[in-house]
Amino acid sequence: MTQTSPAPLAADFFPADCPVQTVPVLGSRKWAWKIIRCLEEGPRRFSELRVPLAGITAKVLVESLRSMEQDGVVARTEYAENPPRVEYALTPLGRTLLGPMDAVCAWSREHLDSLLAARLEYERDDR
Amino acid sequence: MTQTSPAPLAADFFPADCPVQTVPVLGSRKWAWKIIRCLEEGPRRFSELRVPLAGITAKVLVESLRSMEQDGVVARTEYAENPPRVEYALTPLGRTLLGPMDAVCAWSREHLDSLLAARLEYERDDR
DNA sequence: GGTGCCGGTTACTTCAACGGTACCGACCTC
DNA sequence: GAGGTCGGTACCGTTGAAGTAACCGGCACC
Repeated sequence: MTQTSPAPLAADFFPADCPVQTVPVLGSRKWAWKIIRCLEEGPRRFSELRVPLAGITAKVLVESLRSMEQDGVVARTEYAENPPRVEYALTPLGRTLLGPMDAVCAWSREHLDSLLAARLEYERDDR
Repeated sequence: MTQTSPAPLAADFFPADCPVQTVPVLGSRKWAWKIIRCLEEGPRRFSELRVPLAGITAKVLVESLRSMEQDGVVARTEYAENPPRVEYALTPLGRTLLGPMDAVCAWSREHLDSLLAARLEYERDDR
């Protein structure tokens, strides 16, 4: 019962369905956030997406788009024209991601310097 | 110049120092968010953290804490007592992460169902 | 009929995070 | 001196995202 210690943490501190548990889409997919940004203004074609996503390979872009499609944040529309045209767009669900994304981006804009500085200092001190 | 297409995306759409570029800490570290939540109310000891983070091994917890320490979001304090005591706490920088984290958690709470439903539907349709 | 574009696919490799097990050093108690 | 607690480290294996490179079918243009 010291005043410095908060209440102890229980083993079930995180419920089984805790949202932070499965933070989906966002984590693990390196390109997902950028892709969402690229689709923010409207549908884009496959090769159109490759321009701003400099360095991405077709394979990784396809994989990322497929998994985002699977998660329901991106919709794929195929047009039987020629040359073949395929458009990717944000779904309504995908659009709801823009809010949290902005929050994280704002954080990053604001604090990235501190973070990088901390890394440098850590190297100096403890290496 | 069709009305369906937004302006084209330039190759330098993402500036080199784009915050989304290096979304640090948050991405890639599976346990980071949970650890931050555990430290929200105050400093915690190493073994105290292992309770709510059910299933984490000492090794992974150490790795995660080290990398978060390196990023300046967590501070490690060693007390020369016995048995040895080590406390981990959020730094002021670490605390600024709680805002964006809440935004993402709120999104997850609100839309996780839709996302999981989308996954099921994707399996049904395209498999 | 050869070339190129579009939107991919396939196979192979690399790499970092995660996971499992074992063990360690200091200090304590029995 | 045997065993326990605390906060780790060392070694090794697995997994999944990402990168590299080659190729493909359909159509248009020359």
